Amino acid sequence: MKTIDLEDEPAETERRGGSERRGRKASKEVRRQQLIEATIDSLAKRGYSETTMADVADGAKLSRGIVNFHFESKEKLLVATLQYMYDEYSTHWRNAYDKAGDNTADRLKALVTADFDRAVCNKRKLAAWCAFWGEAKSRPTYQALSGARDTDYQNLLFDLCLGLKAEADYAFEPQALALTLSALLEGLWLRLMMGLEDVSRETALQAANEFLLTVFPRHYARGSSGIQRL
Amino acid sequence: MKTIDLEDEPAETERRGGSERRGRKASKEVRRQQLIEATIDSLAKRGYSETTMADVADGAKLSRGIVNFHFESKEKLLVATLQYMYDEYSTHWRNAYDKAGDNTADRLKALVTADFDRAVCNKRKLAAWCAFWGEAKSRPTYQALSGARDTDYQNLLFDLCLGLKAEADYAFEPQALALTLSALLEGLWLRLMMGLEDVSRETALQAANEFLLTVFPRHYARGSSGIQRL
DNA sequence: CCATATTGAATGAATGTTCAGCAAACTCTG
DNA sequence: CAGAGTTTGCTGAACATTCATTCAATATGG
Repeated sequence: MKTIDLEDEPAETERRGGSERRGRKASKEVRRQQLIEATIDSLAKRGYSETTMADVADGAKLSRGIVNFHFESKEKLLVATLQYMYDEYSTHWRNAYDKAGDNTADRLKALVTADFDRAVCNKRKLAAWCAFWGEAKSRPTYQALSGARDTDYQNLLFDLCLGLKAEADYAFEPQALALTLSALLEGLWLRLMMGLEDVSRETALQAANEFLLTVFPRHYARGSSGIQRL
Repeated sequence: MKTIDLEDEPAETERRGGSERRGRKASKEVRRQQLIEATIDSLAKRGYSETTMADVADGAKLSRGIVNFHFESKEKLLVATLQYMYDEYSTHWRNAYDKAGDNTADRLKALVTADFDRAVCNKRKLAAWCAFWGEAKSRPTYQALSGARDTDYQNLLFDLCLGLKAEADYAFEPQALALTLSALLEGLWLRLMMGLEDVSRETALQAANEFLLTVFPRHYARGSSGIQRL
């Protein structure tokens, strides 16, 4: 059995770069960011229940008391970490959408493609997401943030489905289809995270694209590499 | 905003019924089962990281030391709980499959329907599953069991997709479609678990059925109530 | 009474939080 | 520009709490 890819992004090493002071006395924001990254590392490596303040501090190569100095409690560190991932994911798909141009089919494809981009879809981040999912139901604070694909995203998917239906007169029910699509994306993430089977970012994206192709046959067609807009 | 259903199964109250002795000195197996149910309750109510031995014991209305007597450690209790849920889910879909008859389309529909049956798909169980998912990546012991839809299930889906393709000459790639289908089911579970939006067991099942209908138009058709085989 | 399931107080390990002190950078002053 | 003073980020040992585990004593059914 070969363990397949889904390679990590750089992570871990020297993230605090930029033009900021380093070593002792970095700026407040830089330290916070550094600790958030260390938290994601720990969540990915050890899971939620085994993520400790000591592990985060060690990961950031700082002292034990540091987290309570910059965040105030473990709880607040975790919320800040979740918020950070939420904002990052949100920004990511909005950018992809904005860059996609005016065509509805292109826009939908851009959203789907963005979901499997290395920047947001890698072992480390997926594992961290899943760690939060596992706690979300019992923690009101997490609930709003842990559904990365939030109301805005859901509404956008719905509008796009509606648009494509209007353009080519499909039979499907747009509301149900939007739900199906976002559930599929989340389900593929979950499988990537589990990382047992032979699913890679590429095969997941391919599966999602095949779905688009099947559901919107009048908008997409199989091309030499992946699907294309008609 | 109305909070929607996904009603719990009886749970919690008087599960230890049957013809077994109760009160002090129940049989070994009855106690174990009782503790496993209490564990699922706790996982669902408090999440993995806040599930304590004390909470489990209290939930089962037994003393603090009881878990270490019947299971040996917290770790082993959790593994036994996961194993129990795994077996239950596994048995459930195999039964549904066996009852479905010889027709391939019926069999696939039976599997999908089974996935949203109250017995396995309810707030309590879904929350417990998700609690384990969050820890699975960092715990080898959980990994094999926490993907409820295991290799057997995956292979069966693949065979069914292959069968339907052969019967009606569809264009899709069976391997990718089987992945898509199981990811969709898992993604719908995840959304049901999160329980924020207006998704109920019924709408989830409807979405999954719409998917079948779209992908296998030559096998299913929209009926007066849900989809039907052609 | 014997075997065994059950109890619950005691124990110790793990871990989040606090805080008095330290040291680096910045500022003021002569 | 040197040195004193001040601010502020940072440290790590001490503390308090939570929690899994142990086990001697107890209750129960046969």
